[in-house]
Amino acid sequence: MTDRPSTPAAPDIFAALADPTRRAIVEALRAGPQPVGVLAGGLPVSRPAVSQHLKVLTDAGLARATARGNRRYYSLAPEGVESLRRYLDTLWDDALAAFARAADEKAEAKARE
Amino acid sequence: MTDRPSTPAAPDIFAALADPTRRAIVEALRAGPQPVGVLAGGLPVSRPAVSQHLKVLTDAGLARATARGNRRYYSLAPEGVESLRRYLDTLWDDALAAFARAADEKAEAKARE
DNA sequence: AAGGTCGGTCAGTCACGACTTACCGTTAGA
DNA sequence: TCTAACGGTAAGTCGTGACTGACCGACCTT
Repeated sequence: MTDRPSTPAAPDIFAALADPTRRAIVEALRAGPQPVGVLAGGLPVSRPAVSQHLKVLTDAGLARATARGNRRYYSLAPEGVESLRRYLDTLWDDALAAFARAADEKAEAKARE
Repeated sequence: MTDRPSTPAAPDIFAALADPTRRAIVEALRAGPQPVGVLAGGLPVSRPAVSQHLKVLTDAGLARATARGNRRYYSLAPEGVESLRRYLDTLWDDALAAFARAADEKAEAKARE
């Protein structure tokens, strides 16, 4: 089990999505799988740059490529998005708990005066 | 003027969480509100660095500060985490849809041969 | 085969951001 | 009031990563 090649982990995904160009690529991929040339055509950067970004996204587990003939179609990888969502869920719970605790202490302090 | 304190937008949040030190700060804040000095004490960087990181997190809508006496207690801002989660939800939906569409096309192509 | 397209990689440049030390205003105790 | 602690800002250094053009192999044409 869990024979993941590299175990992307949420932190790497944040770094992957930090770059505006990479987010633009992700946005473009939301429409469906696309080859590198088409992606580069819709972006203000060169094709090699897109290729490098796609490598980062793939390593982070956010994208995957399927070769068909001459081209490689890249698509979003739901697993990557999901692992990020899981991380945010726990963060969310802790944030709410800390928030409630702070509110309680404030109410207590106010009641004391 | 339209100073927009409540328009962090998900993109900025990704950039904010891309830095390891900033993620460590967020992790520390999960335990509850803490002053700058305490945060810096638990990190391998100087206090000014922490101060700068806290500014980035605050601008991104992920943290907020409440001054009490001499110190400023920083805490996680649930709204920031929530806006990020909303963004991921739509991304998730699109990823699944594109995935299903790709699977359909593949099945069709296989059926054609 | 031969020419054309697609796309990954290499080498090099350049800007940005993550640090540091030094400094300053503010608040709490003596 | 004077002094010490807290913490935000300024100025400067340095490493990292985003980009480009050049090169190369792989595959689909005719």
